[in-house]
Amino acid sequence: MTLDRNDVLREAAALLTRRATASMDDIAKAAGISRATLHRHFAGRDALIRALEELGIERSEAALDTAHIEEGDAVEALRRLVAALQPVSGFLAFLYGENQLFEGEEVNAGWARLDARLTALFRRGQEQGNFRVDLTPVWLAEALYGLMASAAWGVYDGRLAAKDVEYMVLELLLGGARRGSGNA
Amino acid sequence: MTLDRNDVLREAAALLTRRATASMDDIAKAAGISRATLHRHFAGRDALIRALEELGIERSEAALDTAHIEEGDAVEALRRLVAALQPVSGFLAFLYGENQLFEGEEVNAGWARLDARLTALFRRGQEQGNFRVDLTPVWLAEALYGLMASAAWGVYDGRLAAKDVEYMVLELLLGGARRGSGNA
Amino acid sequence: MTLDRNDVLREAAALLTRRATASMDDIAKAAGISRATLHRHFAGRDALIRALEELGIERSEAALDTAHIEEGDAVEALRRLVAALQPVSGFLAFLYGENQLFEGEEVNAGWARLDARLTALFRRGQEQGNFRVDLTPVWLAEALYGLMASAAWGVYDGRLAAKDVEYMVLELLLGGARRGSGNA
Amino acid sequence: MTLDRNDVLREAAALLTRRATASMDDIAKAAGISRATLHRHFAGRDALIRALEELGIERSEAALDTAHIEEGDAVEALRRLVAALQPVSGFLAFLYGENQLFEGEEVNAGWARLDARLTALFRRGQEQGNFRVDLTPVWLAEALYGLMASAAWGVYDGRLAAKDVEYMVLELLLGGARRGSGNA
DNA sequence: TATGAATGAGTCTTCATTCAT
DNA sequence: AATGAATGAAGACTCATTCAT
Repeated sequence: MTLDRNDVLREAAALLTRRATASMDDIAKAAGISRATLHRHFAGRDALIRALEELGIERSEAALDTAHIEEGDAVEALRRLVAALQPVSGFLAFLYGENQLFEGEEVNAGWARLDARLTALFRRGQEQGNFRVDLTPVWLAEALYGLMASAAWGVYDGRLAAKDVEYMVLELLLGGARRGSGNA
Repeated sequence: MTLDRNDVLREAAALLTRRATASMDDIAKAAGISRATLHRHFAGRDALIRALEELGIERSEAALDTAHIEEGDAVEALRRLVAALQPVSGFLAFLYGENQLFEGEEVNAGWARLDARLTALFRRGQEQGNFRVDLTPVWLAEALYGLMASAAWGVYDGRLAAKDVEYMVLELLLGGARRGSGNA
Repeated sequence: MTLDRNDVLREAAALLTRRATASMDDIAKAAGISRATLHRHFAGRDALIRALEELGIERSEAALDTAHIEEGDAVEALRRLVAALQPVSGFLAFLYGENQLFEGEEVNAGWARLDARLTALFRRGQEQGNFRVDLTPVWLAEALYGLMASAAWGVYDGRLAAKDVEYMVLELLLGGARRGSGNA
Repeated sequence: MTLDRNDVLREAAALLTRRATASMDDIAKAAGISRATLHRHFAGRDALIRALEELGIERSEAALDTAHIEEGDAVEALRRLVAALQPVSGFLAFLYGENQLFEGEEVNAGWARLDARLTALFRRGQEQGNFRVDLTPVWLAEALYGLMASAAWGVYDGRLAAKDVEYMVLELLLGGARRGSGNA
């Protein structure tokens, strides 16, 4: 059984999300191949990281597309979005951890694109009168990432069932923890 | 002016939160001391990380104590808690991002203690009829960490003002994003 | 031409025997490989020293076997032994000088085995009436090591010819320096 | 209780004889003082080693003087010498270990002086007809060092009683291990 | 294509030494 | 005089990468 590029990336994301200092050797072992073979797949560590970012961005944008977040009621769009993002949450957690910027670094263009679309979704919701206006769209987008990442980590660590992620994230994000604010 | 152990830890946390791969040299420079002196304070990189975890846990527990989270109305207790945790949010972000958990009994016991108290808070809120019962206490505790960390990162990156953290986290956590679910 | 583990060990022994404080870099250079490769062969300095001990013990035991020290006249056995040990004397000198003994069971067991066989040889000689009984077998074994090491150092430093080692050690050990006590 | 320079040197010799790579910290601890104080006694590591050599040479030369090795029957002189050297055997073992020269290094002048006097003693014994001529004076001197060092190590390690050293070294050196070659 | 072996570059750690107290 | 604190220099070790097979 030969692993292809994307299989390797998935393993790498899973490992790097949990341990940012993992070595190429660790990654190779996690993927079940030798270090040298890992280097045949990716020119170097930087290239691997960049490929991870690209794949993560690509999958995430695909999820936004699938969910048609620019269309219809913003609340319904958010529902569709969380559902579509859930299978990508591993990559999303990696991207979110990666994108804590060090002073002077530039924001990844793809990430900025994602950010813009998400922020726009929440802004649209506010304009439609469906989302509170005292919580900024930027913060809501940040919170969406944070909750998706939290959920992904919770699943990794066995504190949360994968099947519950969608409901838990969406309900908390939309309605909060207080009684009477939920779906019901 | 001589930096003591905790001053060094504060600098280390600030740096490592933003860049998990920072070298011992980077950390020493950030703290304004030599690498050798850093090694005099902490036996090695692992020991430094361990000390960071311990200090973070200590500060977090102190915040839970200050907020008297075991007393009174759970919603009010949560308000006090978020306020008390906010100054510690830098440490929290580091600890939460640092998924490479050490095996040390003391540290794990500390995490478990924090977790138990937070989970108990949300459970109490459910029993008091103030918190939704369809979102598990474990998930709510996880979400609290995640949102605090997201907020801390947002502040580091300049996407969020420090003075807004408390309100943003608390309101989202309690009431969610949907209109009509908030404080008002 | 690729050096294998034992080639590296031989070079390391030759160097460390003469200069116990030689660095890993010195040893690597002496063996004609890079430091990194040296570390691939041996997990660290301790592991290298340990391997040296193990090889030295192995070679020494092989010499005792070759010399059949448990058989026949003890004096003749000692003659055969010194002859068989001479090619190993470089290792012996290193091992004997390296007083920082490691705790490893295997190594200690090896030393104890060597010691027991040598001591038994001298005891047998005493019982056969060929060796003096006022010099203890333990001391005679110790002296044999010491004289072999002295001879090896003398050869390294050019004070003694390699071809004379066997005769010098054996004659001194058997007959001492006083006239009339020798072979003749 | 304050240790003076020579007390420190004695501890240093005992430690360095057994472990050539001992650090200044190890030495300071063995002497029961702080590193900084050790540096007050000796300008640096090299100075410490040189002081050790000097003290060892001085004590050894004093022993040769006390034993009047240049006078009378060589066998009797050797007896007196071994007796006089025994209390210094710790230093002698250190010197012997230290003086395994690396290619290109110069022989310590004091050591050369010792060597010359010892070699002369054995040569005189040969000329007097008391020592065998088939064992070179250089080798006999080397063997004397080696046996003294062996005995010192044996005492350190508890394999040999200090009170037996003189007899064991002298009898082996003079008469060898073979029956009928000894004193009796 | 896949991999064990090799290594230059860089990080981690320790050492000998100095200095302020 | 003695020592805890600090550090530049040096040694030990690891990493990402290359290459021969």
